[in-house]
Amino acid sequence: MRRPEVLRKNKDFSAIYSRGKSLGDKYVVVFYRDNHLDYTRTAFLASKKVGKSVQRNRARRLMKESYRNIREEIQTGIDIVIIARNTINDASLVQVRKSLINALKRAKLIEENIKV
RNA sequence: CGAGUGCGCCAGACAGCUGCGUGGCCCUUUGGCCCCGAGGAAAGUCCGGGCUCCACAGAGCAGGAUGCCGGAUAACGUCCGGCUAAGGUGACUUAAGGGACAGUGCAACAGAAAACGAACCGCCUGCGUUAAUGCAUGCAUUAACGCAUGGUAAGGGUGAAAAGGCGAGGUAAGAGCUCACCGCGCUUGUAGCAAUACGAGUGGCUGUACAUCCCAUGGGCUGUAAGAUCAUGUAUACUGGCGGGUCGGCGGCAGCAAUGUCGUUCGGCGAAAGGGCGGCUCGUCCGAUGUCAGGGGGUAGAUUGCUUGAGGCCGUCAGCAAUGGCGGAUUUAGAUUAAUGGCAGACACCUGGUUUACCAGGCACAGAACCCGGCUCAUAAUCCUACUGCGUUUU
RNA sequence: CGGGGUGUAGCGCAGCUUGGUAGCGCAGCAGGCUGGGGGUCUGUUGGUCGUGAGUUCAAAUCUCACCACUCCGA
Repeated sequence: MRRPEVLRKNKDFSAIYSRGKSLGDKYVVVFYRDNHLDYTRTAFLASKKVGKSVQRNRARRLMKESYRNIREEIQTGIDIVIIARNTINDASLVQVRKSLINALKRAKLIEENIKV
């Protein structure tokens, strides 16, 4: 994942939160919005509700890995913010990836018949 | 062997596929290859220091910190050694452990009384009245009651604590009133660098200093979003508080003049308003297209700081030790919406099943953000070493 | 990185300065007034004072450490 593909400006985040759409699944919550660029930008967040920094780091890494597995299938030109829920603590990569795919399907950002 | 006490170590190792971050090389269009990539606590942010900006003639006050003694250290509230007190059979452990002869405050309830040394009951003395008894008929003894600017702290339910404790002498009854012993303070001799210990003398002593306070010691403040450099970018709009002194020069006006008054691209003095000195004051400095506060507008990118440092390791010497000297070899995280991951495998280790080879499960606490020295708290399992006036067994 | 504040009954808060008794309102429960409800009046139940140590005769209160929540500044 190259640098421009990471969301960093506070302005971008507040735009996504206030004017974007959102939906949640068992382990993750997804905020998304068209960015009118030819690439997709992402951010992975885990709040203090998830746990201490070890738990938060693991949650972020699982979400990143899940995203990396399926990024080829996702539409381009979208800003996506993926947030961990506190249920993620005992989850494995397979479970998190399934939850993320489920959420993105409902957001109509990926194909219905994706193969994992 | 068990039980326990102290001082420590470690925080599994192997290889595969696939990702991420810094750096290097190749190619420069995507990319490819190589090196390195969390901890003993990285945590809490409780202390100390480096570094850093701001401030600083100097002095005083307030507030906060520390608090037996000696040493170690860059420094510390840390560490080492010692002393004292308390606990433990013991190895050992624990302690903010100066001052209550500077002052103030507090000591609920109960109790007579809780601190300028007190007097409810009791005990004792004196005086008076009454009664009984004795007789030498107005005295003695005993008892009761009353009185005393009477004495007393032996005894009294209380209470955490009762005027230092306990015993003896003493006395009308009593009392550190006197004495022995013990505790405490002070003075002094000896030992020790000292805390302190032991001895002698002396005082006649409630507790609380983790209440205020006193004494001693050191102490400006800011924190890497500090700070530096280069880019980028705009408007001090608007509102409010306070203020524009004085002398001279020049000019205008009034006047016969002295002078008064108004003005100033002028000069000197001065320091009012307001502000700085980052707790405050004295004091000191800035201060006239003034100053302060509110508030508005506009960038928020890159580089640097940024990792070699009071570093850790081995040997040796000094020291009881903390630690220090000397010599040797050794040093590889530097992100910034923030890397250090994911998946499967096999081996150790532990637990259970079962039995000698497998199966199932587990493998802690926890994630760098300027860097060091500590402290505190969280940590599965294993191991090293020294010790115990402990238990069991064997000799 | 730095600096505060809060934690007390089911809920919202006093009490902490100056240490000895934990209290107020709402809610709950019981009863009265009413034919009943509502409303009101009376009575009453309920608290490891966030956790653990220390100082003290005695700690919600003082001191230290830890935990949780929350706010502010750069």
